[in-house]
Amino acid sequence: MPYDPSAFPPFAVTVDLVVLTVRRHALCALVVRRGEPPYEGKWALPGGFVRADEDLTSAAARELAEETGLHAHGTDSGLPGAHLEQLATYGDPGRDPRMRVVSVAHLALAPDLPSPTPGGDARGARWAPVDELLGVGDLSRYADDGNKSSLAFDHEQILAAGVERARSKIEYSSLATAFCPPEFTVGELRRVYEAVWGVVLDPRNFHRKVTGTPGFLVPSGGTTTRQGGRPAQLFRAGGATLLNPPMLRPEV
Amino acid sequence: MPYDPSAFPPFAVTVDLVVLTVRRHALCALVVRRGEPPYEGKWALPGGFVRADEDLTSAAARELAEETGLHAHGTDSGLPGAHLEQLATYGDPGRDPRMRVVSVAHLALAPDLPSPTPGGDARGARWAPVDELLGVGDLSRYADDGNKSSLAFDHEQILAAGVERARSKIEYSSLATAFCPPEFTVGELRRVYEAVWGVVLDPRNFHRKVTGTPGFLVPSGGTTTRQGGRPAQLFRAGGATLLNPPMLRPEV
DNA sequence: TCAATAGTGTCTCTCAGACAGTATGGT
DNA sequence: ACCATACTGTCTGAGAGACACTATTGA
Repeated sequence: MPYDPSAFPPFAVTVDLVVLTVRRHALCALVVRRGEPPYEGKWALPGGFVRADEDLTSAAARELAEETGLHAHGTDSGLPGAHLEQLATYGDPGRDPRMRVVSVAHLALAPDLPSPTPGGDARGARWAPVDELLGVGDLSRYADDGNKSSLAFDHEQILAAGVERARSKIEYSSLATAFCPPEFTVGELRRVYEAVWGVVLDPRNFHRKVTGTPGFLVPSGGTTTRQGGRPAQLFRAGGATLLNPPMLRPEV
Repeated sequence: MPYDPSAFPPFAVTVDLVVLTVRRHALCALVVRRGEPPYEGKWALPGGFVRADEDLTSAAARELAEETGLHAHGTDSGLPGAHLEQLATYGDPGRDPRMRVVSVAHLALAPDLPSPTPGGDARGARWAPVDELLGVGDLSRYADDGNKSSLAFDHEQILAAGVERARSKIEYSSLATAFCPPEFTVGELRRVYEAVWGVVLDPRNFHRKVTGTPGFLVPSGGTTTRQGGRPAQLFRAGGATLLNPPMLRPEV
């Protein structure tokens, strides 16, 4: 088959975002309420069209900034940053009933934001616990329209992929620090791991592990007592991106 | 921004394939020679347009079958199978000088084929060692056209991503068996790891490790002497997909 | 004083790497 | 005989899990 650029089928290309954060000991994702059909009134992942002159990463970063006010790391600005990476691409015919849409899903990891959803447009937006969105152990959420999902389109599948990526990636990389503010304690970092994995970790072994892994954490000098109890040392993320040896997720 | 399906910019969507195999102790990728501009005469990854009624995985499986005669696992047929998974999506404006093309790259892992490139169309196709294509340690491959790559478009970047995915994935999954024929020996599996990672492994520790990992290998009963020396037991791939504990890549 | 969290030390078991030694085929 | 490869066993050191113990704050 010759490569004939004039005879291609028409596609729309969008980016969808799985934006994760840790709020009140739970892993949460950003969802927006749809204001028009199809799936009007349902919750969906934020996203939008890729513009004609824009690469995929830029489109995802732009959508992230529009929805949350966060800027992707690498985007130079004094604003709060988030980790952003490409996740996977979804392009089944019929995933959007209106036309053929190929969506390049991205994963963003953000620290807990002071205000729930600053910026963003007028649509309703909220942080929802992923366990709720993915219906963990919930068999009574079958809607009337036959869509068993609590999210529009194939967004539940995309969210599940993003959550699984985050869960596995904090094992062998220092990405868990992307959920933390610039300065954080070992205990706060442990609570991130516990929320993302849904487990409880031994504080003493965890402390030995993360402080002993070279390049993971660097002490910033200060201490804090915001958790109560003995004041804890404050750390920043170190330069290491890949952890060796990795953090081990229990009960595998 | 309202979601207006009638106002989308025009995109073409293609699939590109990183097809890897192990031949004569080297990790090799399938490349085809371009018969038309741009990059006429250069080597490129196989690929093609996604059809209007076809999902992305089907398009990749179709291209794989057209180019190699291999069928993706899951595609029911008596034909030789290969592992196929989505890799990443490349959509920079200008990556194709003719128009805006978004390419969903896929990774395929195949056993060494008896005939170099059965099936496929009339264009030249070959298995090339990835070290050669990626120009490891080669600074003299700067072409006249300013493209420092030995491959067309951004295919060197895509190939590098595919190779890195394969290298890391055989650590924690049983995917290395996708490079082997249905029955294989521990020594043949070890040579796969050595070729993909570019290292030498201790045969005794490797044997202990793979035979001790539950679900990785199941003995098929037979033995073979095709490598010379004492006859070796033949194995098939076991049911396990995730290896626990993982194989460890030396010199990390 | 007690409760809560931070941080250190110690023991044990698993497992990876190094490598000796035995088994069994081909030439 | 000799070589090549397959396979088994043993030692050692690194590190994870379990958990006792001490340190330092606020209520």
